[in-house]
Amino acid sequence: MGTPGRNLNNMRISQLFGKRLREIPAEADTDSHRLLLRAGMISQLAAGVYSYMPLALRSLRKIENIVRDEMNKTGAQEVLMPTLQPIELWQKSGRDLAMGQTLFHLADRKDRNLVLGPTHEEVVTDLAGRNVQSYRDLPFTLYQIQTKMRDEPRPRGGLIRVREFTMKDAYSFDADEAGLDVTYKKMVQAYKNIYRRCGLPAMIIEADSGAIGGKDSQEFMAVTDIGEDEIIICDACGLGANVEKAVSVKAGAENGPPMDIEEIETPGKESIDDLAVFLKVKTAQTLKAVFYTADGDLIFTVIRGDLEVNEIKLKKVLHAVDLRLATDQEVKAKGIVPGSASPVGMLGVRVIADISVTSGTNFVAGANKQGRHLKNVNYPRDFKTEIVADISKAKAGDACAVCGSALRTVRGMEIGHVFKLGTSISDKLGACFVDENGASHPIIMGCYGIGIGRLMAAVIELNHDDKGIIWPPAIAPYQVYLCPLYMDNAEVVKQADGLYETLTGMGIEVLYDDRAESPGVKFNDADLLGIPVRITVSPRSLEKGSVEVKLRSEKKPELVALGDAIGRVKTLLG
RNA sequence: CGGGGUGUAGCGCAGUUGGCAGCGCGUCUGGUUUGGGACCAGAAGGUCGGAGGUUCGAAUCCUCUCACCCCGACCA
Repeated sequence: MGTPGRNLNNMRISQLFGKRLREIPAEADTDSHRLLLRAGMISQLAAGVYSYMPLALRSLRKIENIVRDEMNKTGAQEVLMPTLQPIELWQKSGRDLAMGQTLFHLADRKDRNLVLGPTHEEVVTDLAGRNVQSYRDLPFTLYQIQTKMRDEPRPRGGLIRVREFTMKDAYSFDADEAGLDVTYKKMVQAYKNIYRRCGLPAMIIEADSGAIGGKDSQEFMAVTDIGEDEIIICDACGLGANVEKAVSVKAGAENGPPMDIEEIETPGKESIDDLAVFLKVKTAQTLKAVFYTADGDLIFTVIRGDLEVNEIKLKKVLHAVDLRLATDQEVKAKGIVPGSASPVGMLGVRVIADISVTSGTNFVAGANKQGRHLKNVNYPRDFKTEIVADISKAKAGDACAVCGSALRTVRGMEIGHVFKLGTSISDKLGACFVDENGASHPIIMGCYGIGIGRLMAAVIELNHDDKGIIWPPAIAPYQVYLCPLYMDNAEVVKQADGLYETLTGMGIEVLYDDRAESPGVKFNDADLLGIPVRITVSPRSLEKGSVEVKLRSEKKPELVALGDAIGRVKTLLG
């Protein structure tokens, strides 16, 4: 006899690689992380770098196959592109700078500089460019399911933010905007199908497209308190947007006739709160200065005292690659008095004002003199700006820009992102096609990503109880947890073995708890692993010619005659 | 990169004033058990993250360093 082979549809727990943990691993503090570790599904090698053990891999493969199926249905074609990419490609697109330290760099033996792909817009655009000449070659969509490498500043939450991860990324290539719109809609529908099939409620929101650029951009979010993103929601009109992008109407400032500007003493009042209390005005009646350094330039932003600068919006308005808060030294070097800075009379500095300065009058602002402020400052009478734009953060309680109802916020985890990329990359990489008239144009692109591992973590985050995971059947590692009690009872073993054979023969995936453990241990492991259906075979139920069948999501088992057990399981699994 | 924290057995942790390296869980052996993480007896398991220093003597004190976790920055 050689080594016993294995049916891919079944597994005996005694053979399964990966120990379940009774105690909660100390390093985990999100539910999905704790459960993935306790279930013996993942194992950490370094910060944000994990091995996926057999149970996890089975779920991941199922998710991948759902994704693959939905992609194929849209007509997209699967490819596989390299992880190892020449840096020149990134220099051409300009995104080596935009990605910054997130790019993993390495050199080969000939000292050529390479990066490990954090995403594949560059490679796929190069690939498309080599294979497209005419509008007749368009449109098409390519996708892959592949490993991405990103040197994240802070990996966290188990599989929620990691440095090496599997992503499905798709890229569409169209000849015109109308074509892109059609493709984009198909992708959005495919994404909805994917989340539904994975048993994960996903919310679609408006998003910023980030370093990648482009026009329309939407994110698919799983709503959970541990999410890294803040989502602004309008219950009245159904609008949802990432706070990075969200627009809102901020009431609160007075709107009386402009009065004469007046300089006043405000000794030691350097913060907006102190100033407002001292002058007995609302913070919404003050203007504050926030200083940034954008690609080396000092930027003076003016915004109502009660609002916060949205740095994503500011970055976009400025077309900046690198934006950070300015240091005190940088501010003082321009002759500005921190704590009493004023846009009034400000020269030689780029002044960017939030739109909020235009919707109120008679603000309190700095005098640019130590210990002094100005009353009744009005725009544009008293100060000039380079740009007036919406650069403030939306927050709960603001009015919806569409319907005026009050907005609220929830936290969400990004589980998918689609956007209309346009021609920003195809232009730079020279991926062009010739139209009917013989004119050359850059190909119009869209891109569409789903993190597979993060999706699995999100499913667990939203589908568990205090005992363990509750897998949606479509992505559960196995469908049935076969749980005989008292393995020293010959009849129990005989019936359980029989069920194991039969279920396996029918193509139902069975995890067989063949250990001589006590009932408590087995039930707890069954709950922890979260397999949808548990069949308990015991002397007690066999006496009645029955076994117990229980859904993981239900509290109570039902007694089912032995002969009906298989049928009942099939029904429960739909 | 800034702030906070943790590194001691596979996991969770204790270790006082510097004086024999500990506990619980798990593991192994034998026995008794068995419907929600059983019990008894016995056993194995440690470069105390690493390097250097102080000291008769360091898990403990000092210096440096590494790793991991959390908050922030950042995040296609």
